[in-house]
Amino acid sequence: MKIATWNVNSLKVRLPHVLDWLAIVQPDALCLQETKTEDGGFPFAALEAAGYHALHNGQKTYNGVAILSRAEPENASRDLPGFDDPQKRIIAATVNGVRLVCAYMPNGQAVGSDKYEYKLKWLKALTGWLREELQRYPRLALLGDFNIAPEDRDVHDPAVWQGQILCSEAERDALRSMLALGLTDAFRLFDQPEKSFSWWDYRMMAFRRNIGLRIDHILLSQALAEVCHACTIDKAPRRLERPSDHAPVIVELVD
DNA sequence: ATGGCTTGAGTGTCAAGA
Repeated sequence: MKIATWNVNSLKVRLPHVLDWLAIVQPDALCLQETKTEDGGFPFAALEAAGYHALHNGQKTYNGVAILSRAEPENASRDLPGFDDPQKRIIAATVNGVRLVCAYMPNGQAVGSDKYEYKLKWLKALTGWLREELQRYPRLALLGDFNIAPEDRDVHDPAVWQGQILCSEAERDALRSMLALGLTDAFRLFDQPEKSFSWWDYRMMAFRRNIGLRIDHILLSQALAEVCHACTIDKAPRRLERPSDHAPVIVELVD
């Protein structure tokens, strides 16, 4: 089973890239972030024609998450229970017996800002909910744009980013709390090239210079980590005309 | 490397991203 995550930075703009990518990579499921549309603007028909079911939790202009899957998704859920929030950042469903949690975690803007406080509260709420979800669904994968670079090796220039948003200790602590639930960063199960990143700024020719961060992740429960045999970042779509600033991350699980 | 893009909203120019 092949499952993936991709922050597309507007699904309306990126639909051709997504359809091409689905045809090439043939994932069993793809989690999307930043669809930036309500259901009315979501391309259900085009995705169905491509052979994918789609679940969407969207809103106008910002955020929005979706799960695409070849098999029919079951037991869909949206948002964080008990966390009152108009921002659409979570959708979950079971596909082929694997619980997929698709998350677009808050950016936080700047350490110490109101948005940073919201980010930390949101991460805490997610962690509490995940603890329960893991009881219900031992075969669970958390996929998405975490907006956290876990370690200095996930940052092109750690000195520049030291203590900054996406790299601050409180954010990294929040990620470690998630891992402490029994989740594993699939990317680090395997040897990887140095300076592997999943996001590059649109400015300053950052992609060509590989000035990036690894902030898109797939975390696996123990039952899934045991059967994971690959995790890769696919940089190919980032080279296209009008790309998303993020690249897809893919894991392969033995059936 | 403090924005040199990109998007959505909406028609002039801003908010937000990371």
